[in-house]
Amino acid sequence: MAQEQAGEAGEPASGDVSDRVYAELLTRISEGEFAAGERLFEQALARQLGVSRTPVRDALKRLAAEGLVDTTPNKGAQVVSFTAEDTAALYELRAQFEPVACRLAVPRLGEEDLAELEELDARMQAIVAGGHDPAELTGLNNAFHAIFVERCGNRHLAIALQALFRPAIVTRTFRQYDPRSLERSMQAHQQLVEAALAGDGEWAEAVMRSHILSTRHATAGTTSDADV
Amino acid sequence: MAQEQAGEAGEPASGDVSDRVYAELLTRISEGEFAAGERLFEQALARQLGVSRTPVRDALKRLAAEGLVDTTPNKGAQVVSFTAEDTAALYELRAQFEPVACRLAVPRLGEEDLAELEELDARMQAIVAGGHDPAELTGLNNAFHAIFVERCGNRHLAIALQALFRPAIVTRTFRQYDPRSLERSMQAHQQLVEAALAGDGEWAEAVMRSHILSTRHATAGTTSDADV
DNA sequence: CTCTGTCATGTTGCATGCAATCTCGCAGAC
DNA sequence: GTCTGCGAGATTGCATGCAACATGACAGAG
Repeated sequence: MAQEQAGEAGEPASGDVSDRVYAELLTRISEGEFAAGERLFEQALARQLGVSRTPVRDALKRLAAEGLVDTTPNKGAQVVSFTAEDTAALYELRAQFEPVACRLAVPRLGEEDLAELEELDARMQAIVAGGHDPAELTGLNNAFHAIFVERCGNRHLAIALQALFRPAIVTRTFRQYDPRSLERSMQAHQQLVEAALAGDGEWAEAVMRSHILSTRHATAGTTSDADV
Repeated sequence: MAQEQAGEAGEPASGDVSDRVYAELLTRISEGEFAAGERLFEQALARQLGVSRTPVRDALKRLAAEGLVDTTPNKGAQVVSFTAEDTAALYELRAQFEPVACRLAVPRLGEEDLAELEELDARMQAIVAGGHDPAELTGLNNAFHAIFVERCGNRHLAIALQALFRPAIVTRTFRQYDPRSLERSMQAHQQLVEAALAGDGEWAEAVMRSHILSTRHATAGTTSDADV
């Protein structure tokens, strides 16, 4: 489904190489290849990716603006590290804001959006049914949630929300999948699809809220999250 | 409590020159020196500010990430332009989100924060009492609101909110000050200070919400806003 | 043994050169 | 007269060189 592959929502669309580097770093961070707190050196990354320092700098700044890395003036960037409270606060906020975007988005969803939602839902269920692959599951889940955010009809809300739930992906590394909460999440996704198909924004909003709160609860005891 | 002085909230803290350029561009945009839709050329700005293109590039990217300028791949940056609906939506969202930050922030405010709030309030009132200088008024107002956002205790909420209410400042160019709504805003600010001094987050939240909604209403008929 | 001052190293931040891309105007053909 | 193709100018994007700052080790004094 077309979907902007690297441009995301905030359209900080830079060049060609720069986008590639950004996407690569984003993937590595979200898949836990970089440990939390690990320093990211411009030159090392540049050599490793076969580009110069400039696009790496750009990508790191972009990640910093999105809250995925911390930067200190003359020291550079390091992957953000979350405390348990940080994660809890993040969920608290998502629970308040993302449902709003959801309600706004539902009436605006087109045919292809709905089709994509159904497909993503189906693929996630397939993964859960079989042996689950955490990395792929979160990717699909992010895409699923992203549809609502990106279609909310307000660029700035999209930017704001990306800033809120992008950082959450870095905490996913040590996640443990609890079968029960996973099942509950799948049901929530199904309900979201139904609500979307029905064009019922309020329903979708309510489902999304309980979905997020339920997930928050499931992760209350651990330092990891499970934002599926 | 350390206080970051120039790093703002999202701490995309870059270098020295880069920050200066960013601040300068932000000021010019918010004061309407750059028209909406106007293209911003790197080299021209660099010459004008007496620096090289690099820090200008960085600043523009930062502004793009915050939604203050639009960038297209090989064309550069231009100041965002808002339709009336965009502005309305922005207020709608602020009304939902900023009060939450306000509630979270109030219990966390220190002595110096309270003192600053009082001072900012006093200065704004002084300006309103005399002949008002729009530019300075909005600057103070932004600072006033920023205190709550920055002290909300969650970095990511701060980033998200900056994304929401930073863009609003660009629409201020043609604003017209309606004496009555201005007076109402001043009273709201006073109440916010009182609530903050009392440490009553819920009160502050309620005041902030009505403050924003009132402002939205005041700007409903125009294409400009009046976020004081 | 501990603490402090100095120095070497590494990294970021800024400046500049070069290539790729886009835009716009103009000439020529139909 | 209108449309198409070409070319010059301009602007961004990437690469690289240089200077400033921060960090860490080591030597020397107390």
